[in-house]
Amino acid sequence: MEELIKKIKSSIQLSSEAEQYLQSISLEKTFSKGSILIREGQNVNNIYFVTDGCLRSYCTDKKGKEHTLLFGIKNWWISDYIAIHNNESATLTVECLKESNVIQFNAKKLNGILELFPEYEPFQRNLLERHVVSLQKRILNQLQLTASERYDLFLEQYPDIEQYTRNYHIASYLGITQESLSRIRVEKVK
Amino acid sequence: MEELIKKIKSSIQLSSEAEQYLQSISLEKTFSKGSILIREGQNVNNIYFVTDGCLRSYCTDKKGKEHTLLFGIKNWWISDYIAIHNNESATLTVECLKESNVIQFNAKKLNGILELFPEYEPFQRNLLERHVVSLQKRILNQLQLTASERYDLFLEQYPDIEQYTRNYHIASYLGITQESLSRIRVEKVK
DNA sequence: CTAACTTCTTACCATAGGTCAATTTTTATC
DNA sequence: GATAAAAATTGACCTATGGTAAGAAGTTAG
Repeated sequence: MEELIKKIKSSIQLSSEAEQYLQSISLEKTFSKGSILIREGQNVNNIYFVTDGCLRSYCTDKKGKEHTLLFGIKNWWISDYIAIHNNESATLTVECLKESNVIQFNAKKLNGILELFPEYEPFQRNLLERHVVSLQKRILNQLQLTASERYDLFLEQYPDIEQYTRNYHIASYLGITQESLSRIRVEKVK
Repeated sequence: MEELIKKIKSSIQLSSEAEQYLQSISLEKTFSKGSILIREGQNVNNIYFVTDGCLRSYCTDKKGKEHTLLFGIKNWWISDYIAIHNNESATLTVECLKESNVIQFNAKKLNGILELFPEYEPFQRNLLERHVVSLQKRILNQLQLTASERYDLFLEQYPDIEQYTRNYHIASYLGITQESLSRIRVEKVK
């Protein structure tokens, strides 16, 4: 939690009252590999800040195939944003890929900080804006790059992630099958 | 502009001073079909609220192929968000597909409203959050749906857009060629 | 260490969608 | 309204990626 506070303070002025409030609505937790933090169909109350480890959020289609929306690694936030914003039950599952430390925040209370401590707003906004930018870039990449190029880019963006993920986690993020990813890997080695 | 103000007031309390400020940083404009509002490589200072018409933002890859990021129709905002957030020059082009009325805002000054009139913040945040949700959904759709299914969904989301767009605009949004879209259309008729 | 299970690789064939080029249709211009 | 220009369609062929299945390699639990 200290690290997160430090991170926040490096971009905005945070009063000790606001810091206090953040402490009061958060909870440090450790999840073991395979734990499900958010389950499809259930209510979503929390959002998680990853201090260590690796998680992913994914949806499951009618055929049971999984599609990864996001990998949550150190210093990322992860939750089912769609559910929270629309006040619906989860359409995503958030799963722990290796033992991870997270800070759990009640999503509503975290939003509440903006009324209580408006000073926090620029931090929150910057986070959202960065998220928009990364999603837009991902869409553009999906539109213009081949599977192999998207894989290269993925490795740049998540250099150390392969040790925590299964092949099919990455494939389902790139929008290809694990078999295709396996073939792409073979090609790279040559 | 009145319509936009009304829209804002329907979701938040807006003081007349804040309203005044919005007026002062905005400019109603009409663009004719084919106009370029933002050009790749140039500085991006403005963001546009569409009151009528149809625009699109797209990028161009090394082969000269265009990829549509967004269609801007009535009540949407359009700009090169990536450039604004990263303070870079435009990687996108924003083009007018039919004669359109927009309200042009200076992007920096529009952000400035948050410090001057914090009451505006929930409106801004809601906009950003909705944007995140729609981008996330688009990514998930791209991962799990066929081109034909994506086209169906597109028609649901933009029911009247086909009268303003060229076939290849839509194809480049869906991530397929115009020839493929043409074939998909033929299949639908059957 | 071994057995059981999971994941990865490989070979084969199938298919969605891409490419190119010719033709038709639509749209814009004078 | 005639002409030119742009866009859409179509057909033949091609390519990237998918599906299936079997075996190899890793991983996990006793």
